[in-house]
Order: sequence, then C-alpha cells, then structure tokens
Amino acid sequence: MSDSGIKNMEQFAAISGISRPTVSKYFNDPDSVRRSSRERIEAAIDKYNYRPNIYAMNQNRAMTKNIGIVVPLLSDTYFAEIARNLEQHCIDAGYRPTMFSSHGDPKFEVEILDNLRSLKPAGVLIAPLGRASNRDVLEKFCEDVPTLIFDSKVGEIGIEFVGSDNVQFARDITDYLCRSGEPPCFFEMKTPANPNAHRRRQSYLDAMASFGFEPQVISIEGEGWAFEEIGFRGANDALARKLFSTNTILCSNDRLAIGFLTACYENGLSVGRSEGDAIRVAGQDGHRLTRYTCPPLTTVSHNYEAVSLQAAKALFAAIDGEENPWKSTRIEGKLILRASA
Amino acid sequence: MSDSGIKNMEQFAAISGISRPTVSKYFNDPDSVRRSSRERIEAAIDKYNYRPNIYAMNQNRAMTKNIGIVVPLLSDTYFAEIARNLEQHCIDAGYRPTMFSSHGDPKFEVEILDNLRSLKPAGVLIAPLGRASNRDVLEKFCEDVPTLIFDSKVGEIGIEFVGSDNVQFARDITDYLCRSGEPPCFFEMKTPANPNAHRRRQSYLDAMASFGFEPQVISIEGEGWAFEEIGFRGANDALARKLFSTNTILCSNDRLAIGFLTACYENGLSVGRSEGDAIRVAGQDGHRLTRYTCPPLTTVSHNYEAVSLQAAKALFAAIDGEENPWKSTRIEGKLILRASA
DNA sequence: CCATATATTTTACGCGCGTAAAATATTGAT
DNA sequence: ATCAATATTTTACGCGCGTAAAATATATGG
Repeated sequence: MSDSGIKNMEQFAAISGISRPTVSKYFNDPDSVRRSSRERIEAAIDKYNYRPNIYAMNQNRAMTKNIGIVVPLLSDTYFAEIARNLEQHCIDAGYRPTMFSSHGDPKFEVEILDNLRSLKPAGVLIAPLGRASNRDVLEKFCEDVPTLIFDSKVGEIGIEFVGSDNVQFARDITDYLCRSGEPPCFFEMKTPANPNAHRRRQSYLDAMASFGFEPQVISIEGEGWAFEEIGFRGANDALARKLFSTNTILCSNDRLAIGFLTACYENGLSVGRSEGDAIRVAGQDGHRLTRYTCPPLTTVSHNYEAVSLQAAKALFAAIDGEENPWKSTRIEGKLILRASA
Repeated sequence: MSDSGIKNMEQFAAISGISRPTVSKYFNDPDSVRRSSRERIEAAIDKYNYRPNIYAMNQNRAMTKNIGIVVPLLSDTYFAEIARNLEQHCIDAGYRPTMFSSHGDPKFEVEILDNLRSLKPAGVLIAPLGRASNRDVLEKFCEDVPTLIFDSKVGEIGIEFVGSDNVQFARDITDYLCRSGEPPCFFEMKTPANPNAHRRRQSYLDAMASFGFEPQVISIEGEGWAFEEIGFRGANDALARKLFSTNTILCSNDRLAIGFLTACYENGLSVGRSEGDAIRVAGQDGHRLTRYTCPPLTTVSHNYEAVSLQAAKALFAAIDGEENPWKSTRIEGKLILRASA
C-alpha cells in the first residue's frame, strides 16, 4: 500500500481538503498550521502514506535540513562511535544526517567536501584528516557552509572547535604512571596523521618535567592508518634494539598500544603491574576493545557523549543564526585503570 | 571562486555556447555529446566550476544514480570494511552511494528503508539485521526497489543473495582443528542475531560427524551486538563450570573469540598450540584485529573483496535491466593459521 | 555531388514543491 | 456585536532541470 495513487502534494492536499501550500507548511513544521488542519493532514498521511518528494522540496530552498558528518575513517571504531552519536543527535533535532568517510585519504576528503556543497547542507560536522588535510579547501568550505570541526583542530576556522582535552589525557595518565611505578617513556609515530598526537607528546614532556623526571620519546616509522601494525613493528624493533630506558610505556593511542601488546606477547614479555611482570603498557583513547586485550589496557577514554553533544549543539545553534565568536572546547577524558599498567 | 556568478544550467550553457539540454545530456553522460561540445563544456566547467543542482536533477527523473548501502552496525569492523568496499565500487561505476547503519535495531532498519524510498535510489545493497529484521517490510521493499541482500540471507528475495560460504568456513576450520589436535567444541551465542551462526553450527556438527567425533556445542546467553563482552562472560562462566570436554574451542565468530581469549587470560589459561599451552581457541570472520590478539587468533577470513565485488556487479546488472533468476552466491573464506590454534 | 540514414542539438513543456504577497479567518477587547 | 490585530490559508509565480519530439547537422553509400 505504499503507492496509493497519490503522486504529489497537489493531489494529497485535494484529498485531505486543505490547500497545497498549507500542506507544504505542515511538512516543514507541523506546528505552524492550525490544529484542525494538522489533524486532517495527519489522518490523510496515515491513510495514504504520502511523503513529499525530497528533491522537489530541496531544489528551490536556500537551505536544506541535511547535515553532513565527515570522519577520516569509518572503520576506526573511535570515529564510527562518535559518528553514530552525532548522527543520532542530528536526527533528534529534525535534521537528515549523512555520513562520509575520507578513507584516510586527503583526496577523498576534498571530494567529499565538493559533493557536500551540492547537497546544500544546513551544516557540516567534520573531523579532518589533520596534517594531510587540504587547509585551503577546508577553510574555503567553512566560509561557505556552516561547519564545525571536531577531533582535530585545523586553524581557527568554522563555528568552533570541539575535541578532547589531549593535554589532560597525557598529563593524567603520565601522572598516574609516575606515581604507580617507573616513569613512562612515550611511544608514538614519528609523523602522526593526527595533530592531537603532538599535543599528547608535549603534555607528556611537560608532565615529566614537572615531576623532575627525564623524559624519553620513542618515535617510530610508519605512514597511514594501520596503527596496530605500525605499533607492532615499531615495538618489535625498539625492543630488539633495547631502546627503552624504563619498564613503562605510554603509547600515543590505543591502537598503537594494541600492536605494542602483541609485540610484547611475541617477545615473551609479560605485561602488567604485578610483581613478576616485565613491562607496563598504557594507551590513550578508550578504544572499545581495550577492555578485551590481554592484559586489558589501561587508558584514558574520550568522553564520546560529551564531545558529540557539544559539537552537535554548537552546530545547531549556528544554523539557527546564533553568532558566537570562534572558540575551542576541549573535553576531559577519564582515566581507566586496568591490568596492563 | 566557487560561485562565479553562474546560478543555473541556463546561464552556464549560454556562456559555454551550447544549448542547455545538450549540457544536461553531458552531465548525464559526457560521451553522449559530440566531442567538440564536450570539450567546450569541460573548458567552461574548469573556468566557472559549475555543478548542476542535484535536487533539480533528480526531482523529475524516474530513477536517480543513488545507491543505498545498509549494514547492521557500522562500528563493527566487518561491516565497516565491506561497506567501504561497496562504496568504492559504486563510485567507480558512476553511482552515488550513501551509507546507513541500522545500529543493531530493527526499528532503525525499517526507518532507513522508509527514508531510502524517498531517495528514489537506483538500487540498494543491504546486509539485514537477520533474525530481527522485519521480513514483510524487507520483502515489500525488494519488490519496489532493485535490492541486493548480502551477508545474511532473508528468504529468496531481492536480486540475488551474496555472502560467505559459512558452511565451508566451519567445515574447513573444524577439519583443521581435528587434524592438528583435540577435536573442537563449538562456542556460540544461544540466540544469535545473524542467521549465519546457525549455518556455522550445523556445518561444525556435520564435520564432526563425518570424522566420527562427538560434537559439543556450548550456547551462551546474551543479546545484542556486544559480542566481545558476551563471549567474555560466557567463557568465564563456562570455564568456571568446567563445561568443556576438550581443550579446543571453535568460536562462532571472531568477536566472541576475542572475549574468550580475555577470559582465558584472566583465568590464567595459556592459549596456543604449543606443548605447554592449556587451550586452543579459533574464530571465524577474519576480523582485522585478530592478527593482534594475544596470541594472534587462528580464523577463517571472509573474502571481502570477492563478496563486495560480486554484490556490486549483480546490483549494477539488475539496474541495467538484466533479468536473472534469483540465486544465492556463497564465497569461500580462507583459513588463516596463527598461534592461538 | 546528392539522397538517405544516423547522430546531435534545439524547442517546448512540465515536474513537485517553496514562498512572497494577497485574501481570509480567528481572536480578544471593547 | 464591532473592529483592529493577529494567525492562517490561498493565489500566483518561479526554481533548475529532464526529456519527448522536432529540427538540424553529420556521416555513408552510390
């Protein structure tokens, strides 16, 4: 019964006994028509299952109800999780979200922005690739479309920036590791895709300095987004070369840490904070699988819900015309203590 | 310079010295206009960066170039991976894919199909939730829109079914486990969301019978898609109750196996196929992180590329008008031997 | 070079809906 | 009941493009 013979709003309006423009108003905001009209329209909708043609709706409208959600990599559970949260917030607010993944490639990112323009979105939520992003394209896009950048800050552009407080992440976990055992070294990619990695490293250095400990940073080779593999190889290599001056490793992120744990396992190093353990390993991000590594990984978790809610609300406010000065909102993470450190 | 004053195809056509309908033809198929026209149009595109209004393009067209890709859960790396592959195939074939996640909830699945109708897609690729899917809605949708169901078969509906050969998965790994040590028991969820789980169990039973071994199936409680947690709890419980009559565990899928490994770790059971190891654990799916579990997990991997390619090609053929009888294509997986078994 | 077949472009019209402005209905106070 | 003020509906027009049919250009064969 999905096609009940009603082809357009004209016919639907005729059958429900209301003028077409009133029906049009109803679909844009059910509360903008008289109660009696609304009831008649809704009865007719139930009866004939009519939906307006979405293309005709949007073609002559300055701004649609579409919102684009762009992340660097949907197969990364962190981004999948936050994208899911954002999607729900958009739906709840009456928007039509569409998700896009840059697949770790700046060319795709540019292409997505290009396609997004033609969708005439009311707004866009984007987690840029970071270092690899085309800043000019992104900046131009922000000028043309209400855009909120989250996760990785790329200049002071867009409505505002919302992300995690990576300084606090690294400070708190460094603090914890120093108090509970040997001071950690910092294990990271030499050329990380994501600028947050730099903040975490710097915060680690600052924390170590404030405690009066000598810091050590191990920067490993590797390009791309296969962090587990990069961490695994890097750890194997560093272990073979006995690079570590401490038994405690703070990884720049959880996925590197997962690779690190595998290297420890294959090198016969027992990971943990107990007497007989050889090494302590911690991560950062609160990756969903860190609970199930062996041993479970000590980490700092993003506050997914707070980040996505803040990002969504700020975008909606901007769409509604609120003019606020650019700002950066950084949300604290939560230390999660597990057996690995 | 994105807005160069050109507002519509009329103006663009005038400037490039070609009639508007010819320009329209060009955008629908650049090869359908004379070479000289094409070159002039492309020069003008470069110069003025004009793009047709996507809504106006689609509102008066029987069929769009949109393709919907629907998966049960985008945060599950298996679906994220296969969705990514499908997306690329659609783009390569000149379609505009849009990804949707049912978030494990049949209500969302129905809602997505409902929204999809109004997008007037040329076709849809859907991995249904499975057991929980609303079959009537899905069947009706398949009648109205060219739809290809993949991963989980739900009746003989849609263009064809494309998925992995789960019978072969379980047979081959059971075979391997029997030959290389004690025959395995089968560890699964009692009420799995995905019908493939049943095929795997049955195939395990058949394989065991053919070898003349006594099968054992451990079916654990748990609802939803948090498979690692369900596997972890189920394994803890089963280990405590000493339910296993063998030292070899074949898990119904990798995510259950990841939880199982964690339980082994926390119970002090060393997992592996070496002399001193207490237990062997294997999974099925080829989850991307199984390489980095401790120990790395023996599994059967989906042939992601073959599944997605077959699904995409079949859909495109149907969109192009090819009428083929419904069929089921099941693609073999590849045994991946690692340290866990 | 001409006639015919074919490829390409142009003419002409309509799709389904948004929206300003005009017309009408409703409300509230007197 | 009356009248202004306000809420709601209707009139009237146009958005940007797809597409069938008509007109024209190009290719082919003799």
